Amino acid sequence: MSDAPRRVKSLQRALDVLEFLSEAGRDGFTLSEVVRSVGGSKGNVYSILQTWTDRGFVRDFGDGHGRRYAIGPKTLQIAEAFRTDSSLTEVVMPVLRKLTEVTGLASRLAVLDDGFAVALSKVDAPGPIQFAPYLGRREYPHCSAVGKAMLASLERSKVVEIIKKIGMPKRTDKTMTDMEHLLDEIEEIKSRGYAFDDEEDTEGVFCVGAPIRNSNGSAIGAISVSGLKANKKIDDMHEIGSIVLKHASDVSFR
Amino acid sequence: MSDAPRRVKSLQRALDVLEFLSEAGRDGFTLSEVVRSVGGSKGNVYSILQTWTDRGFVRDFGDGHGRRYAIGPKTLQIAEAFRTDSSLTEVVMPVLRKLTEVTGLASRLAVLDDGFAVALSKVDAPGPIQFAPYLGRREYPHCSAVGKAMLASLERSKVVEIIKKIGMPKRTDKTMTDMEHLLDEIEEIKSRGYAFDDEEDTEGVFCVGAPIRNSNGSAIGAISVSGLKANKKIDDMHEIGSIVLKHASDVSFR
DNA sequence: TTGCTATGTTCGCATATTGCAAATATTGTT
DNA sequence: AACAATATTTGCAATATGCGAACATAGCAA
Repeated sequence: MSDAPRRVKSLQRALDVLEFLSEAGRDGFTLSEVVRSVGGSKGNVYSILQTWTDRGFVRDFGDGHGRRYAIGPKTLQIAEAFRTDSSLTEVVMPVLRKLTEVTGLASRLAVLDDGFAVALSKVDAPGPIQFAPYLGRREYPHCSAVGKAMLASLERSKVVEIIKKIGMPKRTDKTMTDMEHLLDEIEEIKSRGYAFDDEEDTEGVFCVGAPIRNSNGSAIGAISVSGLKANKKIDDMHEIGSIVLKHASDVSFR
Repeated sequence: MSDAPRRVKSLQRALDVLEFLSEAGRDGFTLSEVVRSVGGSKGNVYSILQTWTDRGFVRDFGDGHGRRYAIGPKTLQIAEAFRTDSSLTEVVMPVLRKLTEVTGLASRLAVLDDGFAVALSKVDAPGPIQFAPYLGRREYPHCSAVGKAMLASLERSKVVEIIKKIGMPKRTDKTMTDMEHLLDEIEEIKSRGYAFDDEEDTEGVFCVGAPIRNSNGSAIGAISVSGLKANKKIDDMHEIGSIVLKHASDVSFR
């Protein structure tokens, strides 16, 4: 047990705490709750929380007995550095808004990170039904429209490499779990220009995505719209597909 | 030196690294650059970076010699927990968009955090000129419209307490640095309903903000618009003020 | 090529820092 | 008023840490 690469254990533990806090609702967790879930001694977790709080990554409300801890504003500041360093966001936001306006569907922007699709921004659909397209969360590319759209702009060998590395977990009955199947569909996407997610990630939800390309023609991200499958037919989805594709092309020239 | 509260030193150091990375441009920093700025030994910083990277808070590109590190997507995921736990954002975003549409100015939503104003979301103004209203960053309340709007809904004693604690730094020639002066203006804001920042934070930039209240009548946040002072007169600003106030009131009933 | 200098990576080791556990303080409840 | 939960503080043993030096690798110049 001495050949594993060296990591900072206290940081790992501190991150366990932070990540746990990020699952809290609007009023956070109490010290004891954190201890129960994350483990470790009270004193230990206590000083971790204090350190996070000092730096603004965690905020606390209440005093003494019953004090609660939740994610703090500093995290947002750091995250902005991630968002804006991919200056895609700035360019794409207006297009997302337009896309949502035209289609009435929720739209979002994603990039490929280490083989996973990661959403950078979103525009919610009007109306009461709203998805929670978790920004920043890693999503499997084989069952998401943005993911497939981006895979479709890579070399076949690169796709195989990625999928082999991260796997193809089954999310719904319709999720593809077979490499050949995926590669076939990617060929279709290549010629068609846009990708579907037909209830492959979440039952009842479909997405249609298209890649955003830089001047070299390689995909630097993808945009998509999402909605309830309900009464959507294949024809409808193709129609939406061409709209998404058009908007994606608009962005690609900047 | 034994009476200082206990903190986790490795975490503090790791945060130094992360915060430094957040200042990087789109192509990050190299290990050596981090070491030069943050200090510590190469080996030390190296394992910190590895640990951050394992967890997705930092991403790296390139291999071996010349490898670069930048903020990673996981930060965005955590930050979303902060944003959405104040479910204000969801409710306010449409209003911000409308506000920007009507006024042609950039708009944003902020909350009070530990006495400071913190922006949660923004809508950029159309056109080329865009502010960088850093989300998540702490801003002094005495020189910002959102800040003053929120202060104006607190007890006088609470205001004094906050300002005493965090101070009133001078940011421009027009920044108020005097408590009495601030308290006077807050009285005005109370009766008027909206607050100005007339080049008090940044020269050439004005803001107009109004508080968002919950059903108890206490402010849980504030919205504002920002623009270039240029040829704006006081009358113009009052006109904008009433627009902002109206939109803020719209939100307050939810 | 061959050095030279800049990186990134690994590792042994002394010791400062850590996390545990137990003690203390604080709050709310029966 | 006694109790039962919390939150804090602190002593202490041991471990994880950060340093420094060694190693590896890449680029560059001569």
